[in-house]
Amino acid sequence: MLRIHNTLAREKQDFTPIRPGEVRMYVCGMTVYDYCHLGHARVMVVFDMVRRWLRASGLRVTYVRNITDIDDKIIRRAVENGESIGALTGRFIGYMDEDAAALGVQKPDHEPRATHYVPQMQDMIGRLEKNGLAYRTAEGDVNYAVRRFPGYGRLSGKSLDELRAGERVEVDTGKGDPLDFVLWKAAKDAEPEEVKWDSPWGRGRPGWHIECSAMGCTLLGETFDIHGGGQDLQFPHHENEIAQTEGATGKRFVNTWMHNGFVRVDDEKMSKSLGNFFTIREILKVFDAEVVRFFILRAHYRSPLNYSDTHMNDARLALTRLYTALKGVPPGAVDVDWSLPHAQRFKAAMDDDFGTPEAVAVLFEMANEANRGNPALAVQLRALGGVLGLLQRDPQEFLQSGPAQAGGGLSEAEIAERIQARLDARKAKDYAEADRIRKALAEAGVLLEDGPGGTSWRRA
RNA sequence: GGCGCGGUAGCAAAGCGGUUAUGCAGAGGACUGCAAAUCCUUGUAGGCCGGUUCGACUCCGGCCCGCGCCUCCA
Repeated sequence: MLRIHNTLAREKQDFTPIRPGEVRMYVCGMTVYDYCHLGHARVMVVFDMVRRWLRASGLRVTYVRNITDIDDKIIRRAVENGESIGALTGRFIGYMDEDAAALGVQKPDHEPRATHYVPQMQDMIGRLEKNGLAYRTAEGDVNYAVRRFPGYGRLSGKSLDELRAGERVEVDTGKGDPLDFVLWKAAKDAEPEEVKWDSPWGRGRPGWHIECSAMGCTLLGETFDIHGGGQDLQFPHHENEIAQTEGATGKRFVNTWMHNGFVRVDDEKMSKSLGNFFTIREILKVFDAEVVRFFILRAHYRSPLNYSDTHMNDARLALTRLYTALKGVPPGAVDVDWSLPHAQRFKAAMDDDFGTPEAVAVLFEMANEANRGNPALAVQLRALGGVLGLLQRDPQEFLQSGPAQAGGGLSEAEIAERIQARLDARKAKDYAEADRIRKALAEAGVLLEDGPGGTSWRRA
């Protein structure tokens, strides 16, 4: 039985899909005006893992991850760059797709873009207005009246008074309550025509929160199973999504809310506002993409994840051990044998709120047993790794791959040449020369391993 | 100020009321021409103070420290 930590309940709960055998899941994705950073990588990888595990559990999954392609920051950036919104967002969607693919993240079933769902958002705002939950301001905006929605604050565990809005931020005038948020923004003259839509409330554009409510309902129905995102979206974004959707439909919006922990740098949250973020592309110049995925998955999704070169290197070494155990395993996909004790422990770990750290620990125990002379276990190790989206490459390819600067610029042909020279020296019992060659290669980041089948090499 | 999360061995990171987590690093040994990889052996970790219990890292309370949210942010 799968158990999931539900933010709404603040505890792990048995997970029962609304429709038997089927899971509908929505995750808040990227705002596309810049490159994805490691924090985005974590969301993508974590929920990719969740989706894979649900599938491995025999469930049919419909996975939606939205793309926010209209908001203040996008407009500002496009104006700065002197390009259209569409050109800017299109470009960064392309980069995002590349990053996701590198990290082994499978395409969601739907990747709705906010700009394609404006009519649905308007429809929902209309319903909110009809239900007495929305009001117009003097500026022509439409706001949500938070005080009129009884459950407001349930997800973040705060009462309206506790939130004490205005303490850290100046309150917009025209709001009935400081926590009221905008559903529809009236167009401003300075804004590009591209961001102006006709509506019953005049020309304008949607507020940020409404897109997820509208797209979620359109693609997954008014009530669905899982909604996820980064911890920072819990309040106010997800709180507002609940208020909007339930305020419009009168039905429960989402059963299970999942929030992944932050990536940190030097024990501080990695964020755009702090400017201490690393983009995925930067990291991939130095570390293998699978190492990044492994680094993310070896921590629990709700824990903070501290990024540093040392930790990444640690992860790289650990993954190397796994791939080393896979050497000699014939290629080809193999089904997991769930009757195996290891597989059962893996499953128990995953069923307990996606316990990837423990599941990974099982992988290492399998590597150990495989190394002790149980090649069948190595085959299962790879199969189980595949459930997490890991260990599917040719071991030699992984072991010989490395950062561009590794290898001291030596090509594979040059390496092979030197290995042969060393073999000749060894044959002539000129061990001093053989060791000299090996040392030189080691200094270039290439390690040699003499085995029964000859000499193989890998990157340090 | 309000709300919430966490403090585990050199580093990273889990589960668990009593039995080896796991990985990296370290020490010793096997193997090897020497190495590497691998295997074997090896670490009396659980912020502090109380309480519950036959027994607590694991439950309860207090304290200290760190972090997050309360504002755009994954």
